[in-house]
Amino acid sequence: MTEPHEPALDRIRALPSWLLNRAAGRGRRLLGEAFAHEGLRMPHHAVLAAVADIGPVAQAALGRETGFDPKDMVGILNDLQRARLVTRTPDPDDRRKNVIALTAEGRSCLGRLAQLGDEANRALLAALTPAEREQFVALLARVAEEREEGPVA
Amino acid sequence: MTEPHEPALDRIRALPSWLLNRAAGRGRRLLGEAFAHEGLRMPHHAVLAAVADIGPVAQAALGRETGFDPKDMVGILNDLQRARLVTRTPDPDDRRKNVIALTAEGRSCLGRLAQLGDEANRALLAALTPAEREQFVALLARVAEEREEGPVA
DNA sequence: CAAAAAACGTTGGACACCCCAACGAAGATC
DNA sequence: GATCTTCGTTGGGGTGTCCAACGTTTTTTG
Repeated sequence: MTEPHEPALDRIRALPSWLLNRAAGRGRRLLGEAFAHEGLRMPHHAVLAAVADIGPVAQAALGRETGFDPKDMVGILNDLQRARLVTRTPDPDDRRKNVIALTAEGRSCLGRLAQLGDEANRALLAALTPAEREQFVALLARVAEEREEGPVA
Repeated sequence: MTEPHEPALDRIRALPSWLLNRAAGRGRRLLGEAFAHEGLRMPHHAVLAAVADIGPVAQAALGRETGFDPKDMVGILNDLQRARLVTRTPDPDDRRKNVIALTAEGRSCLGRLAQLGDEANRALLAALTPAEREQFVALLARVAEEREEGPVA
């Protein structure tokens, strides 16, 4: 016995946390390359999609919807505004707010981003069969949901 | 037709790349909290394990084994050395190299880290049944392997 | 054997994503 | 009218990943 518990690194490499980091990094790289054409990145895609979904909105609501920090939202919207994909105008009804609205270019860009994102995700899961992909995504979604502490009582 | 392609954000949130990012972030947080007791982080665990696996080794070989950048390896080893978990001595046979060796404290710490890591990973996959966990990890491992470009010829 | 090439550890810097604290301006509440 | 909250903004921190360059030492090569 006392079998050499040697492969400590292999054990780590088989850990879900390690694999998730690797896979996520791969996904980030693929998405990044795909979006590079538009000069945008993942957060831009999400925010642009959110603006498309919930019409003209204030930044704070946008942040609540997407989960981005207000600080980061500023930068993201600066980029989107500079690229003429959204407009940012003061809200006359509430002078604290900025009304973020999608432009025509923004809508078409969003379409391209969606397609690019889909392609990148197809490449990301290229190693799996369609059935496996479905299974994987379903399980992954449950892992990603962070419902802290379930039954405490 | 022209069915309201409204839920653009929901589509993004269902993307594997998005879910992977979320799940990986959750894993990083759990691992980070678990390892905080030892004052270490994920990379330290990996490098410590690699040193345990392939005996006294040079930093470069360690970097090749673990996939860490040489620049980052310096910092990681600085931390491990400061914590007396490894020793870093000049190699007499090759004065370019540093020989990294595990200390007794390093070995016991590695054992604790392994246990903490396992616990955190258990929490990470708490939402899945044992059978699902196995399936998930198997699929995830295939997604994480980044074998660029398969059959080109 | 001398010159060129490669590997070693180190430093400096960059990027992506995530999170927190504080501030002035403006609105809501009492 | 004073308090409290929300809004956008600025400043900062932290983790993980990656690249470029340098001086030193070893290896390869002409």
